[in-house]
Amino acid sequence: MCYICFVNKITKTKREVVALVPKKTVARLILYKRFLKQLIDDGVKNTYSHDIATKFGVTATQVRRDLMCVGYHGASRSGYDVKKLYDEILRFFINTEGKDVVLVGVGNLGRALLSYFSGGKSHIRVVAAFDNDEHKVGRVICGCRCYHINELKDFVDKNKIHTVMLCAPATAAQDIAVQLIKSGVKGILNFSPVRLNLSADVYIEDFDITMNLEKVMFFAGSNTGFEEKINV
Amino acid sequence: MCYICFVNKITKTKREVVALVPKKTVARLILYKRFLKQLIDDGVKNTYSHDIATKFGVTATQVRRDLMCVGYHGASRSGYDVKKLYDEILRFFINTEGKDVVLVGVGNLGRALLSYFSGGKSHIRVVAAFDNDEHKVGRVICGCRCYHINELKDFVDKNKIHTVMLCAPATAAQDIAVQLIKSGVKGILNFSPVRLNLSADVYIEDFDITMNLEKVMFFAGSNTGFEEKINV
DNA sequence: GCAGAAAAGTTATTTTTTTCACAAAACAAG
DNA sequence: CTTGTTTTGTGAAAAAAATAACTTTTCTGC
Repeated sequence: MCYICFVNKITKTKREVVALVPKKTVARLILYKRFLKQLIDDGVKNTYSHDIATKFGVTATQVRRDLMCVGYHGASRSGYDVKKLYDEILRFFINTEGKDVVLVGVGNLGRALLSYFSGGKSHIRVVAAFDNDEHKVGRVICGCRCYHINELKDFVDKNKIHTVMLCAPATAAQDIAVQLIKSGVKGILNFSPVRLNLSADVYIEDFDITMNLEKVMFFAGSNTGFEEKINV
Repeated sequence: MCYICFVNKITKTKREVVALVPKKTVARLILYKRFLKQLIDDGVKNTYSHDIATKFGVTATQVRRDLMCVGYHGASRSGYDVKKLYDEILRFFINTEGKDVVLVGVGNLGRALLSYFSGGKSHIRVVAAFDNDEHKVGRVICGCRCYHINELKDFVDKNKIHTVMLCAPATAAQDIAVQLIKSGVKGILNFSPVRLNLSADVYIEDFDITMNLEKVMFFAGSNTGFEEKINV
């Protein structure tokens, strides 16, 4: 039972329910899920909102707020049953779990990502890589076969792929992204430092290393040498 | 002249001014800066808030609000002088520009990042890498020399490094982060999938690949097959 | 059984961020 | 010179997100 639907006494599409969940809540729920998985592996049976909160540097209220969105109800005083809460979060992420992704652009960064996901540490599988360089096509890199980008549409159709990690160079990213969308891709994790201009029904998450590094540099700098008085 | 100080008729420390600028504005300003640099290279003299807005998928008002924080004033009707605006944004990021960073953890991801920054495409220089693996110490990887992590403190002191890209494995990340802080580091771009528990005066940006990929998978999934009615 | 404590769930409030709406400026055309 | 258009700058409103405050439940110890 989802509190949002409950209080509004409504039947909604999943899409509508998802739209009511704050984006940042989704991000935190993914982290909570990871933590709960670890607790299960460690044999921990119960946990509390303030446990989770401490782990991620947020408030306990925030955690409870977030958990309201997935529908599992803990018990007063004894907190959350780790296994049940985990299962309920999985249910919330039902469209995510077990799904595969592909990588496009097998440069240095692409290869590092293939390696990162090949270790079996993550539950996400990168099932294919695509590039337009004939030298890479046909090779198996970190356990992942590399195909020509022209084969993408077939592969996406056949394997019901929704999500792509895009590691193409900046100059090619937009064109490739258009091709991805034509192939039926619905979500892109964009590692290239350009904004992709695409139709609104595709979800794009920009993962801009340089921008984020500069952001850290800015705030790191503001921790030092920013004490002088100014009247800008 | 910064409008925040102006309207409040106050003299503040730079730190206080920075605190008044929304974090998201800082992120966008970095993107605007990049765009303006490109405009300069392309020989474009003037630009407008809606140009920048279209480029990044935000509203023109948002852009103007963001630019208020850096203090440069455009001209009604003729927009912004690209060069002057760029310079003013640089001035805002004065503590960031020209500063160097180091990388800690020379695994696959670390190497890919060294390669990424070695091409000279970015204006940020990664001037050293650190690892505790004796096999890596002393080697030069993508033009970047690798030192033992014990040499970090000296290097940071000598070269006035504030910012680190941390690519250590999850199990080691927290311990290494503590060591970084002891060495005087003020900002960490954290690629490892664990939250670092550190004192509040250090800026940490989590760059969690798996989490972000899952987020994309979730929203990509919500674009398909989420039309069924539910009453959760 | 009862008082007190600890925890979840939820409403209300506050804070932060974004958008709206419009004044002022500047240019263009007649 | 005047009128209309375009664009910036910004106060006010709205929306989104986070936090605080309060209620209820459940357990513990007496």
